[in-house]
Amino acid sequence: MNLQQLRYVQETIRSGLSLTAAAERLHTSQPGISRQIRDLEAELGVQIFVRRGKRVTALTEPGQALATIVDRALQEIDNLRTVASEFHDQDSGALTIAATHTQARYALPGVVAAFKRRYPRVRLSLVQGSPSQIAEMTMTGAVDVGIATEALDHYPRLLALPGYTWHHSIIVPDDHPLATQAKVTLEALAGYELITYDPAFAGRTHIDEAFAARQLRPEVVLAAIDSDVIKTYVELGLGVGIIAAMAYDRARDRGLTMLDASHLFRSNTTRIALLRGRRLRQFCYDFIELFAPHLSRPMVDKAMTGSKETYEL
Amino acid sequence: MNLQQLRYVQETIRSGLSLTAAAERLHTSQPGISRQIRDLEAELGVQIFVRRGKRVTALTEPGQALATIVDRALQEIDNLRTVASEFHDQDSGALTIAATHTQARYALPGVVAAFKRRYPRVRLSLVQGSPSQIAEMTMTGAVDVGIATEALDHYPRLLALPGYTWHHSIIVPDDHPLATQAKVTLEALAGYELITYDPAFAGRTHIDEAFAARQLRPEVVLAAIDSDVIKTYVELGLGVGIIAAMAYDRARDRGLTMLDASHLFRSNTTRIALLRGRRLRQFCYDFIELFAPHLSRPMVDKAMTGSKETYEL
DNA sequence: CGTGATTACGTTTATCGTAATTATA
DNA sequence: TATAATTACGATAAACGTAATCACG
Repeated sequence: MNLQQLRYVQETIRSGLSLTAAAERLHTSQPGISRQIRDLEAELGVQIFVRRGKRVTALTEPGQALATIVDRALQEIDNLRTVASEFHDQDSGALTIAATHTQARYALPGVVAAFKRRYPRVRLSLVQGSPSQIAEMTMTGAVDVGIATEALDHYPRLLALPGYTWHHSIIVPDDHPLATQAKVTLEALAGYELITYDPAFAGRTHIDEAFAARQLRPEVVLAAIDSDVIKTYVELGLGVGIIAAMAYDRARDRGLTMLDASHLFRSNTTRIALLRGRRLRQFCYDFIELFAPHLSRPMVDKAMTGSKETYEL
Repeated sequence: MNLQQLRYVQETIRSGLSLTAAAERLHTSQPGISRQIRDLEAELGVQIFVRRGKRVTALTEPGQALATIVDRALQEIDNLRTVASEFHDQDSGALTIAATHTQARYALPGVVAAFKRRYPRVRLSLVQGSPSQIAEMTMTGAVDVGIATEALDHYPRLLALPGYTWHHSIIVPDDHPLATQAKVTLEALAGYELITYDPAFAGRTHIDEAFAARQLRPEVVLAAIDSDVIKTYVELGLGVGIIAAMAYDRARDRGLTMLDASHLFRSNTTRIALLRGRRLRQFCYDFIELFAPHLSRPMVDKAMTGSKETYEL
């Protein structure tokens, strides 16, 4: 048994049971993968994959049991490298964050700037995706930290820490009838055509819930992934916008008026997802703390080693 | 990085930082160990061992951090083998138990016999040792299960499950003055020369505590490791014996009278030690359940995955 | 027939053990 | 000076890639 064989098994599973795909992703030859996996199966005395003739079609029952252990073993190997580089050079390395558009555009710029000042030699990269893509990337270890408001707390293998809470706001053109209204009601809002987020993003679920609770069926004329698209079309008079409050900037968004909506929709919690059992570099803890000051290293470690339940404040 | 290198590091640490000793234990050459460890250090970019000239003298700080991860990684590798053999052949394999003399001689024979009937193809071996040796063997993975009354709950890396509780008894020659007494007191007992267990064994701590609580200082003329030695010398008239109740057998121990002492000394709990994170074969769970029927597989698994606190009934 | 896994085979690389060397207590 | 680790080196074996073969849809 060797580590290469375990990586081959892991990557074959991640590649949807295709040796060819695994070979490409690992920059090696397909016969090599085939050979090593068969050697491993021979050594362990069990079939890991179900083969129909020459096609790999499924994981066997032992294969499923072994797969989770393989993941854990390789995670510890990664941890060895992480800890070693922690000692080798405290302040250099790489940190990869996955976030939704809203977070990347409105919540993270300040954090990223502060982090760059503190750790100029850390290569920080930010990838954008849907909440489920972010969860996936965090689970495979492709990114160190995932940040999103939706979905992250649905994965038992992830630790989803609450980062901050925020409310929705309503935006309208300055000359819109709602702009002068003191307190907007759901009923009033439902009378307009709405522009807001795609159902998988940025607290859209809470918006739908609020309307549904009053048997209202407002017409959503545009479901966008990012707040900038919403603002653009609100400006064009296409409808009334509902966006995350932090996405509005009085100076930048001239011509648009923001109205409070915190009494209309449940508040949202943006979460920070970490892969359970994965060692983090010190600068990663610091990034998290910059983003959410209450999440100090001891707090994160405690949540990491604690039970599998979702962590709440 | 490869698994061999990790084993070399682990064994070098276990061998007291001696490459020579590690090489012998692993049946390989010393230069091989030296080379592989240096390769690993070069790859990780950190020194694992402190070298004074050509002597390995200590673990570096990163070395300490890495050592615990190495142990976990190798444990997962062992788990792969365990799970694989579980599927390969359900009812064959090996089970190694470490126990103290008292357990091996009086508590385990029935369990072992039942286990042999149930799993004739499992090679069952029993090694004897002191409680601390048993803990050590369980922690290194040399044995699957450790059984002892003392010490096992002092090691955070071990899970110490309560197996059964028992009391001490007093044994005297049939013609001894105590033999006809209804209820023995501590004070009466302290007047005699005593023969009992070595301080590290079989509930001796509770005996000492009971006397100390009443400011009594009985003279222990013989501290034995096993009950048979105690019985032998009690028979010879050397003193009054205090042994575990289950070590007395009316038929076998003719000439000796047993007196209840459950009111004198705190009861003892014999514990079953398991290495946290180590996968156990089904037959190992069955052995544990034969020994302590309340410890079913779900109970053991729950305690295993639960928090680090000592498990109590 | 095209795609994907296995088998065959030669090259390259890494690992291991013996022997020699060096440093320490 | 004896013990212990490192370096040097040759033999062995493992891993890899290319090419050919085989099975399935």
